[in-house]
Amino acid sequence: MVCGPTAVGKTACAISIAKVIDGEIISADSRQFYRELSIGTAKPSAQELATVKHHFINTRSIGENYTAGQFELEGRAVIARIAKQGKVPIVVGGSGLYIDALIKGLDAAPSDATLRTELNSLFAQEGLEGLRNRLKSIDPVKLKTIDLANPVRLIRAIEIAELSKDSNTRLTSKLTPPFRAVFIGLELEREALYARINSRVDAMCKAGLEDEARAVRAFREQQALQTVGYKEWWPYFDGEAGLDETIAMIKQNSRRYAKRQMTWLRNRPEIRWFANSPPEEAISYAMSATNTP
RNA sequence: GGGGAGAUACUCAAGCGGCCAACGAGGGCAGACUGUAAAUCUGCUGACUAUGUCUUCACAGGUUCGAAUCCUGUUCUCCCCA
Repeated sequence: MVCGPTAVGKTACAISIAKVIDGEIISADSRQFYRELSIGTAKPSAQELATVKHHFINTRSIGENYTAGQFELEGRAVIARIAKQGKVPIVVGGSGLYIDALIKGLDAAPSDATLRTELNSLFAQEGLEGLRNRLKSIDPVKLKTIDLANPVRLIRAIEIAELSKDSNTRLTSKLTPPFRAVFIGLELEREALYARINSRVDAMCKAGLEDEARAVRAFREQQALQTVGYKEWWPYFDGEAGLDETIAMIKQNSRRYAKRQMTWLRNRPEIRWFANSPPEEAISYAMSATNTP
């Protein structure tokens, strides 16, 4: 398992590891699933994809919604298959929830698109208050533990409560993983990481990010396009922002994203951290630790 | 050369005699996060030997019990007329 903030060099590191220990890569990246998003999500290049077998890249279209729960199930199936072949599954990604879902497992909790649409409009009409009242009426206990200012959390809590009425508020326990994971974290000094992010955004623009974004602009309301590197273009396409401003915004949001990723990963005792520069250390750690995948 | 407007914390920007270390926004930092997660949400943001103390609102004086707020001078910026 290789994790770390955007632009630290996870892709390259994972590929070097995969080559040495004969592995296949499982991408745990909530945006690289989408075929239409390549430049802006810093997907591995065609050559990289050809070098080592990758899973969960380009497996979805932006019109589809994909969830961490689906990823957990499908990902575990793939892990099992790779292991059966005697190879080492290497999970690489920056989406904390997806990594946790895959490796630690999520509780089996229901969700329902229709209900969610309904709750979204409830929020639009009655705001947080409306959501709180609804949750209060069905699961007052949960109300006490949840972030009452966060509409997303409230909606999900209501969803779970209403859909699992019969089973009370107790959820079925999580699927314990049938494997042991070795966590490799890549880190870089803040200043250096930010510099990398900035120059990578410039490179993306040079590679045609604007056109890629333009091609999917019709889907801007989709969840898949609530994505750094794309959503910043909309005002520009609408004539409400300049190009420089747009690019600066992408850099800024990328840095913030990296910060949130670091917050998620920080203080996780299972992660062994490495400076990204020479991957040798990480590789040998991976080798020594990978007896049972 | 003459007339006018203004200088506030990293940035923008309120304040116009005590309730001001100073509204708000941006930026930054820290954090939360079990199916929207590159999303969503929260806190902090002058300094410190921190339930208090100290140094700030261009600079220097002055008025006042008390000044970012009033007066005088200086420097700088912007606008208008020559």
